[in-house]
Amino acid sequence: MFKDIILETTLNAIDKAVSNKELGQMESTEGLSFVVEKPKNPEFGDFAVNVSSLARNARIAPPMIANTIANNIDTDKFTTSVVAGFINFKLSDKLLADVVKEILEKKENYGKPVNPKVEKIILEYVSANPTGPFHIGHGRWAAMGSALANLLKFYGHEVYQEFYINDAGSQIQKLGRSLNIRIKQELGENVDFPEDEEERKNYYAGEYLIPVAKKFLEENAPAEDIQVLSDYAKKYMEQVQKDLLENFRVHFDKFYSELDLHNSGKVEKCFKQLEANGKLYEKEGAIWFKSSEYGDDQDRVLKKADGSNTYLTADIAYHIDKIERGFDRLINIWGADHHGYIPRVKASIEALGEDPEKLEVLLGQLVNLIINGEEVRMGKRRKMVTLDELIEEVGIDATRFWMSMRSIDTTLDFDIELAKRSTDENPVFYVQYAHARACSILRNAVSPKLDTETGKTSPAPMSEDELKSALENFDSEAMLKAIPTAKKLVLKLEEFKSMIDYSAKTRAVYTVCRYVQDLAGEFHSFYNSNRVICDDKELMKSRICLIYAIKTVLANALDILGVSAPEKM
RNA sequence: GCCCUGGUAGCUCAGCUGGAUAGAGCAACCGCCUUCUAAGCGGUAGGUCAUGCGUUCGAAUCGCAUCCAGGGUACCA
Repeated sequence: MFKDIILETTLNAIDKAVSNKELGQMESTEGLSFVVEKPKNPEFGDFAVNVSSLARNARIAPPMIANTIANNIDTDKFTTSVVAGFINFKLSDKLLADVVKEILEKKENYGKPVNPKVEKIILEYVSANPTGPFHIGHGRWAAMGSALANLLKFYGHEVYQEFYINDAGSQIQKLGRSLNIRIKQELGENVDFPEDEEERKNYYAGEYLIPVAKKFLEENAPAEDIQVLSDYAKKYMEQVQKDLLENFRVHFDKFYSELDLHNSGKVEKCFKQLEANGKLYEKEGAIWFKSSEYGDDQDRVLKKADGSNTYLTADIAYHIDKIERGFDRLINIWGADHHGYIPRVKASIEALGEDPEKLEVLLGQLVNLIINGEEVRMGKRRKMVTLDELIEEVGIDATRFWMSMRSIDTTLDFDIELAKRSTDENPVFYVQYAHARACSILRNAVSPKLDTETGKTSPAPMSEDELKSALENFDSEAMLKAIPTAKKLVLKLEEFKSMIDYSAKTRAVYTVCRYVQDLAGEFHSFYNSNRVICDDKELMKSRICLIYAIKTVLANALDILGVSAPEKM
């Protein structure tokens, strides 16, 4: 990466200056760190390093320090200049031309770090109850989670994607009772969900169980056994969820059933282990876990007074199981409403002798839907908008992009009208259009052109073979001619590498969205002031290489986001 | 009360490991299609970075306090 090269060069120069005793009282370069930034004013250069922080140790004024260091830089990769405490770096055209070359060589692998520090990661997200259709909030985790998985894999990590099915709690009985009512209604009985608000909470009154009831009656004789109905509805909803995820380009390696976890004896085993470690006690008929010993606000119940387990009990076993399966990093995406849960899960991991640092929880703020400019809060009495309705309305690409484009720390406003629009107000189309436009140029370069006025066809600007040869036998010398008007664009193409590095390390999918918009912008701008298909054949070939590089990087980035890169629009 | 997020342009948001004149998109206004996709480009205008105090040569960025918004604070999942 350019940033690394510059950093290394700077540190070497400082080393040299220190050993030459040119930096006053500075005696060592140990522990020094600098940030490579972009100068505010592009006239200054392409990158800059501020060395003012050395002033204190060296006891020399920042401009002097910068000059001394700059004088110790000896390379033809870039030219340097000094303004105040800043060393500005201007990259050579050769270095920039090499970026295009690298992209053409590495193609879909361009941007992968050379020696990444690889981890075996299990990424858990969505993990909804199988009691109903996904709502739009699940959509955010699905889009972000799958994009994060793609990103981490692209970086080089080994990523295992998992969906934890909460199929063991009391909510399953609730589902069965609700289906029972829907079935009776189908049979013409005059029954309905309780009017009383408190009692109604024991049911899922949503209409989505009506088709389930119909299907049940098609396949079975009428039944009232709640256990049978629960199982049926659960399986049905699980399938509905799985189908939707697949359609939404979200692929889990495993759907992990909580019920299986219980049946395997792992829950009981963890419980016993905690007991043996002296971390449990009885109070008011329930069994409590001393999570407050590990920083939690208070202790937590694991076994209720009625003898049943709480949700936490199974969750502890689940996380221990992840560690026992050999993953060295557990990443969970949880909604912000679960934040209080983190200390107790970490406490349990520690109490069982494992490293709680392995668990990394990404807390996501919730989603607000904007319909006709009005905020529609989810849940409560309002009509719940489901994820499949949203996808139906705005499409998979737009939904995925919009769900991923904001920092996970900020509440997402999903404006349906905007996301549906195919104009410049919509960033998805802006980016996809750039890709389609690049493809179009590559097509035109090898297509004969029909003049609509004269009716004559002129030969293609270049033959298929010439195109192939231009891409395969990269001409660095010729590229130097194309660089001056494409500088910003090439810098942006190079930035893909540092973007990947940063995004993967900070788990920030939204930076990929931002990057791809920036790159599209640079390309559109380039397109408007430079003709690719032109009379100067050498220049045309170089620009074709450039266009191919842009198309490649756009596609790589969109692929990570799980958004399609159309050849035509 | 306590815990977690956030508060930056009219709107939606970047920037937050402290550094040059605080950025982008949209909306507004003015321009650009006889040439590779105008779903595009160029330009103008728009700011007390919630507020106060502190740390620092230097604060949108770090610390403390206050205010505002959302979420959490179950022997529910």
